[in-house]
Amino acid sequence: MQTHKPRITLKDIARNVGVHPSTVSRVLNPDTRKMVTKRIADRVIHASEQLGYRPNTFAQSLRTNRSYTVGVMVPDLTNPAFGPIIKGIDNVLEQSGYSVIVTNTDNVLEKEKRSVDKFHERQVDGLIIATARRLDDVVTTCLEEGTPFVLAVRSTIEKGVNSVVSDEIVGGQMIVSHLAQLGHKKIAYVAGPQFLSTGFERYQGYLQGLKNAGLELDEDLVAIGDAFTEEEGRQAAIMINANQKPFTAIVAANDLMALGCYDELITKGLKCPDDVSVVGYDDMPFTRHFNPPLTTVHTPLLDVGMQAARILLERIWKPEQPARALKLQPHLIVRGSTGIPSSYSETGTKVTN
Amino acid sequence: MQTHKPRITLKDIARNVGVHPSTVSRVLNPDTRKMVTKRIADRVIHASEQLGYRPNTFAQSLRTNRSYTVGVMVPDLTNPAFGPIIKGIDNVLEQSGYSVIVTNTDNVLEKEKRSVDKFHERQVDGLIIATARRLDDVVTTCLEEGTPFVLAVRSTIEKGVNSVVSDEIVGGQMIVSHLAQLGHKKIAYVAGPQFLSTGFERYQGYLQGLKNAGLELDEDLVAIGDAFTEEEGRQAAIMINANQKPFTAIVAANDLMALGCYDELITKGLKCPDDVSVVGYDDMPFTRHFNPPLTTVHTPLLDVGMQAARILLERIWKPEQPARALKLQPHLIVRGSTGIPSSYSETGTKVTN
DNA sequence: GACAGTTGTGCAAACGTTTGCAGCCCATTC
DNA sequence: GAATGGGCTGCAAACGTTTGCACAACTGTC
Repeated sequence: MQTHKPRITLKDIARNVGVHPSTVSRVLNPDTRKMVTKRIADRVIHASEQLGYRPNTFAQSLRTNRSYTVGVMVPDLTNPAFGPIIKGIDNVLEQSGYSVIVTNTDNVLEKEKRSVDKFHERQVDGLIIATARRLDDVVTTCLEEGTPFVLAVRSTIEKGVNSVVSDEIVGGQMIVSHLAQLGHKKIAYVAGPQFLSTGFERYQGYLQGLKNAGLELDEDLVAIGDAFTEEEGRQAAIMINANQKPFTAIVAANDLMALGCYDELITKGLKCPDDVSVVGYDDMPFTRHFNPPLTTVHTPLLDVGMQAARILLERIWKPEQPARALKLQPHLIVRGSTGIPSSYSETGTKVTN
Repeated sequence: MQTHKPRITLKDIARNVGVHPSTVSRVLNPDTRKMVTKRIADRVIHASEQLGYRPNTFAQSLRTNRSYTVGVMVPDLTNPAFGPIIKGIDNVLEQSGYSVIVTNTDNVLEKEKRSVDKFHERQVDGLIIATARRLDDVVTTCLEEGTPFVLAVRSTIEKGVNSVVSDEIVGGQMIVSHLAQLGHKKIAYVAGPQFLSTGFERYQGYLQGLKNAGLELDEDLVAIGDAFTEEEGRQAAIMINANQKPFTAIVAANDLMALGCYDELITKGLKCPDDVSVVGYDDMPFTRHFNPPLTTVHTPLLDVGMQAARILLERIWKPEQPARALKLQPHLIVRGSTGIPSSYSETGTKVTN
C-alpha cells in the first residue's frame, strides 16, 4: 500500500523515547513485554500509538519465518456451498490474527498445483484444502513437506491427515432409509465423481442404504456424473431415463445435481414429487425456496469451516500432534421434493392423493 | 510453510554457478535479465531449476515495498452473489501473479476498519471494496492515503474514485416499466438500506420508473429494510401489508429480500404471480429454480469482479491515471414471478379464488 | 564491602532480496 | 598504441524486524 507519509519504524519510536529499537520491539511483542520495565514500556506504547506505528509484516516474517497467513483452496466459488465454509474459516482465523488467501481452482489439477506452489512461495503457515481428490498428488506433497494442512469437505484415502468432513456414508443411508420408509422401491442414483470422497462415499451410503432396506441394486438406475454441477446432474438423469426402467425416486449426489434432475423431469413432463421424488445433498443456501423445496441432507458448512480453521491452528502451534479426522453428523431435512410413490410404482398399484 | 529441507536462496545458486548473488537476482528478474550474458544466464536458470529455487517473497517485498497481494472486502460471503465476484477477481489477479486476501465484514463498520487496518499492515498493493456505504469513512481514508482501490458493486457519493457497478437506476426503471406494461398500477417497493448505493439507487430507479409510467407514488406501499436479507425483506413486506393498501406487485431491492416477500405472501395465502407479482434484483445463482422462478435484473457479477480487478491493476501500475467509474448495463430477466395483475384489482375489491 | 545472582537494556548479526555505484574487461576509434 | 566508451559483473548497503549475547546496574547475602 503506497502511503504518502513515510513509514514509522521501530527506530523512529526508539529515537522518540530515547531507547534502543530492540527494546521497543520487546515492548510491542506480547511475549517479551515482561522483560522491560513498566515505566519504559508505557512510554514506548504511548509513543507508538501517537506516531501511528504499524509493524512491517515483511520484516517480521522474514525474520521469524511465520507469515500469519493461511491458504484456502476451493474448487468453485460460484457453488454457494463454499461461501459459508470460507466465512467460517475467516471468522476463526481473523480472530487469531491470521489472514486468509483464497484461490479458486475450478477443479483443474494444473491450477491446484499452481496454487499450492504460490502458497508455498508466500510461505503460508498452513493450508485448508477443499479440493482434494481421493488420491491427490497435492495432498501427498504437502504431507511429505510437512506443511500443516487440513482437508475440508473432501477427504483422501490416506490416513493420518487432518480433516473435517461430514459423515457422507451415514448421510447416504439416511436418504435411502427415508425413501424406503415412504414406500419407494425403485430408487435411482445420480452419482457424483467417484474420484472425490464426497461422490464416492455418498454412493457407498446409497448402496448400504439399499441393503439395509432389503432393496436390490439396479445398475440401470445409476449414472455417474463427471462433476458436481447442474448440467452433469441433468445429463445423468437423461441417461437413466434412457434405460427405460421404471423408478419412483431419484437421489442426487448433491443439490446442484438435484437441480439438474428437476430440469430433466420437467422436460419429460414428470412432476416432483408426485411422479418421482428427488433428494439432494448439502443443503446449500436457499434450497428451501426451490420448486419444489428440496429434501436434502444438511451438512453444517459453517461449522466445517470453523472446525477446519481451529484444527489448523492447533497444528500450526503444535505440529507434532497426531492428526485429527473430524466427522460431523449430517441430518436429513425433509421438504417438498419427496413423497409417497405413486403413478410410476413398480407394482403398478396407484396411490391416490 | 515449514519445509524440512533448508530453503534455497540466491546465495546457494550463486555459489553453485560460481557467480555473485546479485547476478543471480538479475537473471531471475525478467526486467533485468538482459543485463547479463546469455551464457551465464542460462547456467543460472538451469541451476535454479535444478535446486528448486523459490524466491522469498518477504525479502522481496521488504526490499521493494510491493507485496503482490490485494485485499478484498465483502459484506457477506453467504450471499451467493459474492461468489462469482470473488471468482472474477481471483481469475484476473492470479494471472498477474497477485494473491487475493478475502475478508468478510458482516456489514459491521468495526470489522471493516479492522480489515482495512490489517490490509494496511500487510501492505497490500491495492484493495477491492464491496462493502462501501454511500458515505464511507473507510473509503475516504483510503483516498487520503493514496491507496489504490476500486469499489465493486457499491459506490459512494464522492467522485473521483474507481468503481465498477451496474447501472442501478436503469435497472430499477426497467422493473417498473415491465410491470406497468403488464398492467400493474399499484406497485409496492421493499427497499434496501438507503445508506448503500445499491439500496438508494434502485429505489431512485423505482421512483423514476413510476414517473415514466405516469404512476403515482404511494408511500404506504414502500418499506425500507435495514439489510439485504431474506428476513428484512419479509419484515418489510409485513409492514406494507399492515398498511392495508391494495397492490398487485411488489418490487424488492434484491433477490434475497424478494425471497422474504415470497414467504410473507405464502403466510398471507397469496399466490405469486396470480395474486401479486414479485421482482428481485441481482440474478444471483439459481434464481430460476425458485418457486416461482424469480423475475429479476441480471447484474453481471463475474464481470464486475473481473473488471474491478483489471482497473485495480491499472491503478497499481499507473497510480496517476484519472479514476474510472465503470457502469455495466443490467438487463431484465423475466421469469415466472411476474404476470398480469388479477384478483387484487386496483380498487381493492378482492376476488375469491 | 566484596561477592554472587538477578534484572533490564544495548549491541550487532541475521533473515533474503534488490539496486546504485564502482570497476573491470574488451572492442572500437583515432 | 593509447584513449574512449560501453557492456557485464561484483560490492555493499539497505529494507525493518527479532534475538542471542554481553554488559551494566541493581538486590540481597555473608
